Amino acid sequence: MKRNSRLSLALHTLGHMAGDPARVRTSADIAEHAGTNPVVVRRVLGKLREAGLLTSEKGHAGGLARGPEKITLADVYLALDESLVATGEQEVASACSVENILQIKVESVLEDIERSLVERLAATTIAEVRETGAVNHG
Amino acid sequence: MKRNSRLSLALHTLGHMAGDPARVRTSADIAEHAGTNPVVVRRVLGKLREAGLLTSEKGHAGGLARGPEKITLADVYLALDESLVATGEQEVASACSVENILQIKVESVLEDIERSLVERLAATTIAEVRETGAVNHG
DNA sequence: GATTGATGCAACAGAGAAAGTTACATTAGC
DNA sequence: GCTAATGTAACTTTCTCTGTTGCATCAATC
Repeated sequence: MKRNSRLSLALHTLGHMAGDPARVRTSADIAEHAGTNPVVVRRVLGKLREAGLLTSEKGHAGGLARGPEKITLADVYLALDESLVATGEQEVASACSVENILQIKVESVLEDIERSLVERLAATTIAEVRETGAVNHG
Repeated sequence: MKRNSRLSLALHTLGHMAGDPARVRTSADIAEHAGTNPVVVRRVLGKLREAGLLTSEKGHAGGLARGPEKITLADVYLALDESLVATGEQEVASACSVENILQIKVESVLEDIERSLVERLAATTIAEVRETGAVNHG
């Protein structure tokens, strides 16, 4: 697993759950399919559950809290506390006021981009991930 | 410096150059203002120069290859070889075909998002970064 | 109610990437 | 030629995230 593995893994996992809700999947099953560790899967699932997207129970595997067409990629993204564009830093590093203004403006622009990204993510649901036909293999 | 420092630092540097083209700025100057190392600045500048955005020369400091209103954030983003959303992995990890299709679809969706992000970045120029009035301080 | 199996969580080790640093050859300006 | 800045190549440090182990908790089954 490399960069952005959490988001990819989360979508992978949710796609599985959306495709076969009845089938009880353990974190070990998902981990094996995703080529990673059960604990890593549970960490991601923990974030999703914390955000109210999943209803996993301690004793056994849980499921989606709502239909896959009601869960957007933005929900997942925000649940994972991702911030791919904006840095989140607002600290003043320089004594030069011109420098500060420039720094603040750069941050401001990046935050705008971040918001646009979330809006774009909100336009796609888990259900669409499973149905998207843009498969360019071969 | 933390995450996304390259993009932030690049915009920071370009913003400086756009604001005062006549003033020769050394990488040491920029590094001091940005709170980082001259070599780190030169690494970022090297990428930008490689992409044709800058015309830095060995002996002394260079400048913007074109006007700041003609350089978009997408130019900078692509110059830095950033790929914030898409993972770039197309490898087949599982023997299960259903698994493969899901994996490919997830990647496909993430690449769509990545393209949307670049489009959004292309809508903003360096000149706008300096002029954006959305400064929400204090 | 005991057993089994999966979860949630914490702690630690390992890998990987990026920043930071040093060093040096190259080149423009004086 | 001298000075100063660049471009680049190592190397070290730092940090984040994955991978791993261990264990208490809780549900399902008998």
